[in-house]
Amino acid sequence: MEPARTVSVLLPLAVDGPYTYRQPAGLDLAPGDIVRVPLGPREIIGAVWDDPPDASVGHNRLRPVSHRYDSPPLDETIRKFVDWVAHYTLTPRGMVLRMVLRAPDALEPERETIAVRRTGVLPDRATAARQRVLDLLADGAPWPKSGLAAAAGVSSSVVTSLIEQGVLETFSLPPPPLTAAPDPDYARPVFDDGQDEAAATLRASVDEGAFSVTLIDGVTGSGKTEVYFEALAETLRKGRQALVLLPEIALTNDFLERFTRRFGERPAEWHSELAPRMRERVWRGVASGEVRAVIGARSALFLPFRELGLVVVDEEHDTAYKQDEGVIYNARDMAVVRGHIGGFPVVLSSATPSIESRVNADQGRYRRIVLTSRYAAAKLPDIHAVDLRVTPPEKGHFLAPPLVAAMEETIAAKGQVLLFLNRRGYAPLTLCRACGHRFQCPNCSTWLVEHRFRGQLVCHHCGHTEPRPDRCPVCDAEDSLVACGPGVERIAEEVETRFPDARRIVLSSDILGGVKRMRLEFEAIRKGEADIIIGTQLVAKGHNFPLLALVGVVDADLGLAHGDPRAAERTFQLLAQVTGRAGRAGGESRAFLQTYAPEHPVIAAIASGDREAFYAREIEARRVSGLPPFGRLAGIIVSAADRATAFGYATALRRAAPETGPVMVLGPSEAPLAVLRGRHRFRLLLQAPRNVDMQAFLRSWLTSAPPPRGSIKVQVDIDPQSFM
DNA sequence: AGCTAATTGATA
DNA sequence: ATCAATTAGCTA
Repeated sequence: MEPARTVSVLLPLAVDGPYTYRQPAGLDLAPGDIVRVPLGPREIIGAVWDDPPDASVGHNRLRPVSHRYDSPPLDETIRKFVDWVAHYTLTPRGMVLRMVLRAPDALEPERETIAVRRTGVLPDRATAARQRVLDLLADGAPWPKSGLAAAAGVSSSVVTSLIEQGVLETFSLPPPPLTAAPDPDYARPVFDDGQDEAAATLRASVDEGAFSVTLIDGVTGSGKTEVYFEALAETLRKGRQALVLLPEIALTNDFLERFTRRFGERPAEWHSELAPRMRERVWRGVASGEVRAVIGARSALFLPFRELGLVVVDEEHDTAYKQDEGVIYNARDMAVVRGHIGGFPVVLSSATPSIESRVNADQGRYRRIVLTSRYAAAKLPDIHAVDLRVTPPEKGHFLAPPLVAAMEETIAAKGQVLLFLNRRGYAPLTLCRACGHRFQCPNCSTWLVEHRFRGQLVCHHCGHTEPRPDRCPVCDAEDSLVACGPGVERIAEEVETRFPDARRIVLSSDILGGVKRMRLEFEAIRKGEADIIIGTQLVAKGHNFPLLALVGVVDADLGLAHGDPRAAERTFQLLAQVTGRAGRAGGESRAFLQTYAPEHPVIAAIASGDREAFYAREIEARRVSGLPPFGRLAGIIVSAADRATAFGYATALRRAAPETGPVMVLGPSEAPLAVLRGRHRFRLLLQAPRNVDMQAFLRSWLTSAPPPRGSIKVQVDIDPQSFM
C-alpha cells in the first residue's frame, strides 16, 4: 500500500513548528495554502508550510486536512518573513503566523448585502408606514434592506410584508469596491531642487527593483512626505503594492487627505480601530492584489501582500513601532527585513532619525537623503532658550516673563500659542506642609499625581486612583496639602489668570469624551477657535496647527534626568517635533524653551538648530560605552515584559554582579534579554516563574556556574542581525 | 487558543 | 494533608 501523502501545516498557536497532516485524495496542497485542520476537539485555520512533513508522526496519529480555502496563498516571501521574525524574536513561529492571519473571517465568503427595490406592484392597502417606505424608494434607487426600516421610521415587519406581497423585491448588492487604485500621476507635486533630486533618487531605487534602505532625514516641513510619495508613485507604476507605516497616533485624517490629494483616491487603512468588516475586506484586498496601497500602523507589516514593492516607515524614530506584548518586535527593523527578503526598497523617514539609523547611514548600509529647507512659504521658527535661573517665573507660577511677553505679542497679533508640557494632571507630587507626608502609590514606587478637575490622586504607572483628601492622612492637619510642580491643568490655571480673555483648549490623553471630543478640539483649533493650546505629548504628532505662531515648552529639561540611556535622544526628538509644529503653514514663528540648563547638548542643539553636533556626540557616547548599535562588551541590557519587571531585574543584577559594569534598562521591545559578551552579540531569553530567586540565578549565570534549581529556561544564540 | 496534568505556595 | 492558583505541556 502507498504511504499516505502528508503536508506540514503551521498553526496560529504558540507552537514553533508545523504539524503534519494527511493530504486527502483530490486535494492538492502547496506551501502557502490556507487550510482548516482538526486539532484536538476543534478545527482551526493554518497555513501549509515549507518544512518537510515529520515522518516520525505515527500513521495512526495523522489526521486529514479538512478544507483548503479559496484564498490566495501566502507567498514565499511572507513565509520566510514569518520564520525570520520568529527566529529573531525568539517567538514560536505559530505566534508570528497568528499576526498574519489576524482577520480569520476574511477567508469566509463575504456576506452579501441584501438590497430592496420597487417592482411596480401596488400594496393591497396603503398605510402611512408603508407609504414612508415607498417614498424612500420612490426614485428607483435600491436601499440596503437592513437600514431601510430604520430610515423610514417603521418596524421591520412593514418591509417584510411589502416583500411578501411582491411590492418590493430583494436582490444582493455586489460589495462596493474597497478603494479604487490610486493614480500615481493624479497630482504631480511641485518641488524645489533639493526635493526633486531626492525624489529622483527614490524613484531610481524603486526602478532598481532590489533591496535597499534609504533614510530621508529632513527638518519638519521639508516635504519628506511628498518626496516619499514619489517612491510610492513609482512603485504603483511598476504594478507593485506599497505600504506606508505610521505610528498609530499619527495616522490621522490629515494624513489620509494628503495621500488623497496626491493620488486621487483614499488609501486602504490598517490600524487597531478598524471595524471588523473593514478589517476583513482590507485583508482580503491586500491578499488578492485589489488593494494597491496601504497606510497602516505597525501590524500592517504582517498583511499578506502578494506583490509588495515598497515599505515606507514614516517617523522611523518613533517608539510606537515597538510592539511590547506577545511577539515583541520593532516594526521599523522588521520592515527592513521584509524588504531584504522580498528584494525591494525600504524608505525610513524622520526629522530626527534614531541613532541606529544614522549609524547605519554613516556606515553606508543605508543611503541617506538630507532635506534642509522648509517647503514653500514655511520657515523654521526662531528658537530661544529661556534661562530660568536668569529670568525665573514669579513664585507659584511656571511661565517665565520672556515667554509671557511673547504670548502677549502673539495673541495681540492674532496668532495661536501652544504651551507644551509632557505631564498630565495638575501636579506631579502632593505633600503635607505640616508633617512632610508625600502621597505615594500603594502598588508602585511613584508619587500620586493630582488631577484637580477630577478631584483625584492618580498613579500614572499602574492606574491606581484615590480621592484627594482635605486633611493629611498621617498628621490630620487641615488645609496643609500642597501641590508641587506643574502639570497641564496647572498651566491652564495660570493661563486663565494671566489671559482671562483668551480662548483656551487643554489637550491631554485623559481628556473626557475620548477620541470624538479630541477630534472636535483639533477641528476647533484649525478653525482658529482657540488662542492658547495647552497640551501634553499628543500635540507633538500627526496634527497640523496651521495658525500656530508660538510654541512654549514649559519644561524643556523634563526627561533629561532619566537614567534611560536614550533619554537625551528621546528628549531631542520630542523637542524638535514640538517646536517644529510652529510655522509650518508659513509666516514668522517662534519657539521658547524654558530650561535650567541651556548649555545641555540637547537644549543647545534644539536652540541653535545644530543637529549634527548633537548626533556626533550621541553616536560617540554610544561608541565609547559600547552600546547598540556598537557591539562591544558593555555590561548587560535588561529588558522584560514591563518596565517595572525590567527595573527589578536590573536592580537584582547590580547587586548580584557589580563587576559586570553598566546595567542598562531598555523597553520591552529590546527583549529578549540582550546580553553583550565578548565580541559577539548574544541574546538571552530569560523566563522564570514567580518566586525564583532572580538574583541568585543571574549571579550564577554570570559566573558560568550551573543554573540554580527552579525551572529557569535559558536560550542563547548569536544575534541574527549580523546576517544583514 | 483551549485543554489537562503537574507543580507550587498557602493554609489548616 | 489538602486546596486553589499558577505554570508547563500538548494538540499531528
